[in-house]
Amino acid sequence: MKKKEAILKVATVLFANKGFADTSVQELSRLTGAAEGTIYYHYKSKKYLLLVILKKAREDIVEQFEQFFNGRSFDSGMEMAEEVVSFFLYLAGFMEDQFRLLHRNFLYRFSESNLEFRESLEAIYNCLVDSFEKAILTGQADGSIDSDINPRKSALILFTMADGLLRLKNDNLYDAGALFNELLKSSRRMLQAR
Amino acid sequence: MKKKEAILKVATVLFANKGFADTSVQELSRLTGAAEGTIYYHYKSKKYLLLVILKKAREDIVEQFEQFFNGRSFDSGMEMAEEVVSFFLYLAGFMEDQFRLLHRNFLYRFSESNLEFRESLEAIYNCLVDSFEKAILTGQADGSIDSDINPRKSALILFTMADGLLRLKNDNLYDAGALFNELLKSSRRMLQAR
DNA sequence: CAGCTAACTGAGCAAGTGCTCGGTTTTTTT
DNA sequence: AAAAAAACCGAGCACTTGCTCAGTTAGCTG
Repeated sequence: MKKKEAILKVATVLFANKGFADTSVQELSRLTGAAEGTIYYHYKSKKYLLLVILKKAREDIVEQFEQFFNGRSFDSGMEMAEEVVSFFLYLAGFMEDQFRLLHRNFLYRFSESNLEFRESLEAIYNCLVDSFEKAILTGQADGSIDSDINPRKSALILFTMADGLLRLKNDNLYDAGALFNELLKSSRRMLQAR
Repeated sequence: MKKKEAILKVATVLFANKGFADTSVQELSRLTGAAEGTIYYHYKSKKYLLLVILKKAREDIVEQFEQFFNGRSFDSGMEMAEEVVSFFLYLAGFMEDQFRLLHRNFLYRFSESNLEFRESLEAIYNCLVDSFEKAILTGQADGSIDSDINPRKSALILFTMADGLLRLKNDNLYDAGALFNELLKSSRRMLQAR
């Protein structure tokens, strides 16, 4: 079972950082020490290997967020929202390759014609946006977040703000760390009850 | 000069929608009616063709924003900020393929080793973020936007919000139109003087 | 008209691709 | 120890790729 895991790990890194088309099975073989035949013994095709990786990412991300909500309590919905933003960014560093993979275009092209890709992607996005929404709803209930905003839509916008930061960093356009405080501040201003 | 243009146009669509590696020169030849040799007569390599496309996108986008600022006047910086957001999203629809191209990962990989790619990309991002920043600075001068926020950093966040909306749409994850009003509302809340 | 250049052609090449398959090694079961 | 099953191997196949080049066509100038 050693090589099967190694293939999955190395493929995650390569797909996330080099892309799908630009990663050859030959290279995968070289870097894992497993023969090409071995790769196809464990994973019926290159695309299926990607699918397994995506499903693993889904499991891991969902699990991490479950643990986050179970192991922490919050003074207010607003604080919860800030913590969710922070945790999202922390997780993106902790599971760097898996999050970077989610930014690759080929996933969305595959998901147009393949239901399993689509489902896994949607599950991940729902998990993320749901987390932001949960915080907003909590805040609206306790009065720390403006009741006049739409929870789902604002959650989506909050998500794109945090995810956009990641992209700036991953694309080498801007150092995300320098924007972290400004992001929290903006989120607060955006949600604040008044 | 007819084929040279056709090649550029079709390649823009294909690179933007199928990706670089997944677009073959053979396909480009078929769709343009130009022989493969002709493509290489006008553009020395596939990668160079992409570079020409990127430079064209840069010119077009910069020009469009110049026209926008020259042809319009604003009652306040806050209104200007809202108009910039709107114009950005309008332009992304008007120049759909060129904007979609900017979301493709391969550009950022190329820009790591190729200065010309890097420069063009930076010029485009600077143009976009500068536009947001200009509005914020105007608003801080006339009192419609809070003077307590950092103009450049807030411009970056504003940009990621708008750009994130585009991505949700392009990746078929969410209908951007449904979020447009919420985006404007969030921007206002974020910038508002109080 | 000839002469010249720019635009265009497509067969062909070397290199690389995802994947198969007959066979060997390792591990597990009896 | 023998048998069965699981893991692993890598040469080889059919196919695609970006790109070249010797040659043809079209457009312009004198």
